[in-house]
Amino acid sequence: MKVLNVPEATVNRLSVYSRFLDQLDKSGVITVSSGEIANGVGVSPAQVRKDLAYFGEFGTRGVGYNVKDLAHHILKILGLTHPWPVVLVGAGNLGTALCAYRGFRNRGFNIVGVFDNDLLKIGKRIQDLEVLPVERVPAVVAEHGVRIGIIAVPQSATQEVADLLVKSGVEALLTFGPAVVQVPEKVIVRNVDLSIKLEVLTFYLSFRKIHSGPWTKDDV
Amino acid sequence: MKVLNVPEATVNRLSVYSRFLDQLDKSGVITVSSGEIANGVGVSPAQVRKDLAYFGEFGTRGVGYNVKDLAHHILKILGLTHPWPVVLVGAGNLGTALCAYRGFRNRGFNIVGVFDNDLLKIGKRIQDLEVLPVERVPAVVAEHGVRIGIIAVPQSATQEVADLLVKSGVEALLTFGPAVVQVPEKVIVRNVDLSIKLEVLTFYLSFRKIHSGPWTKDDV
DNA sequence: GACTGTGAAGCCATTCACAGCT
DNA sequence: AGCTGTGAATGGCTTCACAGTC
Repeated sequence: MKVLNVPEATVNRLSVYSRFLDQLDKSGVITVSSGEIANGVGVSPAQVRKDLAYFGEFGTRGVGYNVKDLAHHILKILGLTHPWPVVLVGAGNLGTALCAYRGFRNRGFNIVGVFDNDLLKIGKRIQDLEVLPVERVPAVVAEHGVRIGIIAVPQSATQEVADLLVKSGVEALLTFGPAVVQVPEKVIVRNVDLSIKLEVLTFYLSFRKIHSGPWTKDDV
Repeated sequence: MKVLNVPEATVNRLSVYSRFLDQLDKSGVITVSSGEIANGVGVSPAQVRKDLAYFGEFGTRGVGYNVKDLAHHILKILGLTHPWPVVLVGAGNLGTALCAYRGFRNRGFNIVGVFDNDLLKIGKRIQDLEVLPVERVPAVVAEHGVRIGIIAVPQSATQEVADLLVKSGVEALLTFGPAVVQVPEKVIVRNVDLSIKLEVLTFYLSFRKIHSGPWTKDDV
């Protein structure tokens, strides 16, 4: 899974830098320094330079980085110089929202199939797609050469859907919610858990209110 | 921001443990070991014990942890022993999905107000709530003693909404998308970025396909 | 025998500080 | 003078390994 000893945190930040650079480029900015990027995305300048240094030398000493060049280099690193067809399983509220999410299309992710097993949802149109029965997953994956699947189904169905996607040839999964899925080692899985971040907030808020000194065992 | 030198990664995992323990409890399991928790959520047993050790001693050597007890202790640590009223700004696709998301309610997050500035959305009903104009935010926040706000609006409006929430007395924000918001130091902000994780997937998929040896500068 | 709790060790990521280039 | 690129130092999280308890 590890590539080149690049910390995954670095990959995360590259995605953020990339979108920040897009903004700058649209605003007509030609050159940018690590400090300006750092400021714009909330990290340290050294962090920006170190992150980029994993992949090469993109800047000019004494000057900074050319915005267009750097943007392109990062897109290339992230594999985003060509569009990615993606399938989405789960046409509930979350699935529908994901389907409509501009942030995906902007970055080259094309949802080429939406699936559900609920007869009430099958046939419904979301954006310009018709919700198909999950049985059609293998065909659509094969037809479009899909390598990435997004799973937005109830926790109880997550594993089953993951199995189907993997069997269909999908190589990377994005899941939602707390479920942990079992997949072959070659399959890459990442998870987005909406509750975790909210609970981080309550953790800090609670502490702030209740505790003024250090936490002792008696507090818990 | 730092509390007790507890790594934020630990807080994240506690949220996951917590929901895993809920499951176990519902299945009637009485006792669980760090190894079983570790297995269930995909971390190491030592990690589980270390995470818990930040807050006290909850287990019995040679035996393990009482599921109900541990579940309750973790809820207390996370500040989830009482419900949290929450406001949600942005009634688009994502906002609507968040509003309907069971995972929030299950964990004690009650959305007590949904707001938008789009006249087409104001007045619409989502779940059992009417979408209100953003001007109503301060009143609702005050009325319910809301400390947490969720921002699900387009990037260009994020800062403005954050300002409004902070001015209304909200102390913690959850934002979506790549925007970085400026807030007073006392306000806690966390962000969920749906694109980042997808781009991590493309990063690994691209590398896998294109590179077999180490990455050299010429590749980028 | 089984499992927790924890100091110590190891590892990884971030920051520092400066040499090198423009 | 200004900014990048980078080895070295720092700091922090995770794993190890074992003493302690049941």
